[in-house]
Amino acid sequence: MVTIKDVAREAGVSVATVSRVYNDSELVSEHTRRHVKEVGTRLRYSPNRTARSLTTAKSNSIGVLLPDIYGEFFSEVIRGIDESAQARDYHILVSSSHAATAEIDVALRAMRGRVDGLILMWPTNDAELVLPSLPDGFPVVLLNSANDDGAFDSLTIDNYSGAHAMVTHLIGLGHRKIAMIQGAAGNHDASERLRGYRAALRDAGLRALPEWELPGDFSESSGWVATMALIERWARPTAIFAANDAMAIGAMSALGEKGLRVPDDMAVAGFDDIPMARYMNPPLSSVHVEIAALGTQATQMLLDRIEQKAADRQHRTLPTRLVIRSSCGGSFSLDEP
Amino acid sequence: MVTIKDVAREAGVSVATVSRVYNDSELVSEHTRRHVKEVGTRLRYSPNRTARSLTTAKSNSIGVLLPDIYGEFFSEVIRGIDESAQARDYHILVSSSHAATAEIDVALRAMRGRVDGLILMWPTNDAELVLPSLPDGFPVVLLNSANDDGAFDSLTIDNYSGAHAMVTHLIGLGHRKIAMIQGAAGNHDASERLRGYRAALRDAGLRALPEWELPGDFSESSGWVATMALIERWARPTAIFAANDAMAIGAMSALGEKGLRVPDDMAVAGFDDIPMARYMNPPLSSVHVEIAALGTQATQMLLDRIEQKAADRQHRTLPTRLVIRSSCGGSFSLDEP
DNA sequence: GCGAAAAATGTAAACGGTTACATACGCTGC
DNA sequence: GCAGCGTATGTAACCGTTTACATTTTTCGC
Repeated sequence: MVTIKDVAREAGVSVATVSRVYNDSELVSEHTRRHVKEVGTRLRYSPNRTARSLTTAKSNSIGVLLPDIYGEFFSEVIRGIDESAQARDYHILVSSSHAATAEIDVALRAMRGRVDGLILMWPTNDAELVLPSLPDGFPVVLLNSANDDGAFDSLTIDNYSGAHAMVTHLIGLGHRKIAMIQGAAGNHDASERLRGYRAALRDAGLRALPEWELPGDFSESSGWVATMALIERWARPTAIFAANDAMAIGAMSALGEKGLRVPDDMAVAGFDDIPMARYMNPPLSSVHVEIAALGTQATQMLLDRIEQKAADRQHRTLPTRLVIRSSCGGSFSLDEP
Repeated sequence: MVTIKDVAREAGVSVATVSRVYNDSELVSEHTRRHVKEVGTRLRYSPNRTARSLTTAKSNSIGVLLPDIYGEFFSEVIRGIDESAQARDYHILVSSSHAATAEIDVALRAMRGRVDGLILMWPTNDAELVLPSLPDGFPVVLLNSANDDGAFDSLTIDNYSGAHAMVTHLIGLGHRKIAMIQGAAGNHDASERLRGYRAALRDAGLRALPEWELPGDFSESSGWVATMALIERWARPTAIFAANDAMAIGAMSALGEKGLRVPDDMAVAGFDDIPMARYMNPPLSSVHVEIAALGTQATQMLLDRIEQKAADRQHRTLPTRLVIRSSCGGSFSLDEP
């Protein structure tokens, strides 16, 4: 491995000069700069980032801790993070923790001294439990997490309004019996979406029935299972609102297997609007979320804090937008936003 | 930031002893070990990984360079990588390069001294162009890449056989006019799958017609576009084989829009068998690939090489398996493997 | 109770950079 | 010709660890 010393010796200058050249300092003459660069490339020198990090106390990388890396949603989020991190010359250290509090602590320690900040997606409601193990004032952005005491910067989706709007849309189409397939238990997004669903029913003068709130966990299979259970019943709903698209797709699959047509026999709507939603058969109505923006904005917030550009705690909420396709019928209803 | 010196001072021992405690060296008495640990946790000490890396010349992390982070496929690969990296106490530094040779070089340099090895997914055919800029003998595993001279460890999917088997299956169902939607131009997987398609036709005594090899780029939309173009023609095929599932889904969507039924009016098959494939309507036949295994195996190979356990260059090929669902009709044909 | 071997601990030199401070080297102006 | 200054370069301390080697302490056989 060729080091700064090798370059210095070969170029006949001191290590300080070489360092200056590679840090674009103005304190070095044009002549020397060119010479050093030339020697550097000839020797295939590239500064060791680890050593640099040690003295500058900056790693130029950020940690990304996700509950699980799975499906289109996460891949879009990471994509957004990577994109804006790269633009500001940061790297991302990705780790998924399988949702165990002990595991996240291990991951956190392992990142110690290797990252300048952390994007933490911790959708269950016990985030505060683990975060105290961080050094005071360590830059953290909470993504899609419950953040009751507001101790960290945070970014969330406007789950409540999105769910409310979609259910209201279904009601506007004439549906009175609307079931919901819930997201994972204890998940913040899931509970907010459920809250929006209930509120929309109430606001329309309808009653939210516990037996129409089916358990799910955001996976296709849980949507399938919930739907199968639902259509066995004596009193079927006329519409299903799934807490995410994957479950909605699972639901449509189950309906198809049972010979029920969407949207004629049953309307279906999802949440997230993953890229694939519009290619479903029929195309899936969904609550659109700028998933990649979730990543880019979280990164912006984090880097702003790392670089001291941010003053106060920030709590941002990403708006949603209804995307009505044919899976819920009546695409030309007037009450969409 | 509390350092090893603080702990040493507070515990009344030397830094060497503290270091030994935190490295599980046997050279320290049980009594001292407990005492140091106790002081360490009280002070919330955690060794600085950067400093450690500098002396040991090991970062315990691997770089993952992907052409683009997009869709379920990549998310599964990363998931596999992360899983087995974590199991062996490594971290992953992820970076996507938007397929420009200049960019990959930047990314490579930025990882210099920060990673112990590299998993490189570089499906276009110019991998060799950029790799020379790596230090000699640097551990690299090429994933799904053309690797003509075998200069690196590599892992690929058995694209050729998979495509061959699927097309042969379609022929076995009676199809004689089978179109293919190709993957991205210059992509290694894409060209291998095309090769398998052509060979299967030839082996069955059919002719491969250039006008039935449609351009695509692995995206849903390109599948949609290709299919729309296809069904405008006077002579329609009876089956479409898409080079990946995303395009197959796009194709089914286009067929649905035009009122054509799958598989009755047109059989459709894909490649990759992403988790969502079985939830399509109708469920999508596909060539199953253990996508996560691609990640885990690549990681194993890389770590084995990093830790010197591997001797010779390895070139592995991951087998595929047909998964016949209803999108191509006749699910009980006898000629599946 | 002694000496040697074994075990535990300490000292200090790396690792590869950055950077405050010191120094050398022109210049300019008088 | 020299004080004074700005610019370019060098010297060496430092970042937080690890680890070879030196030193101290303990153990144990006799």
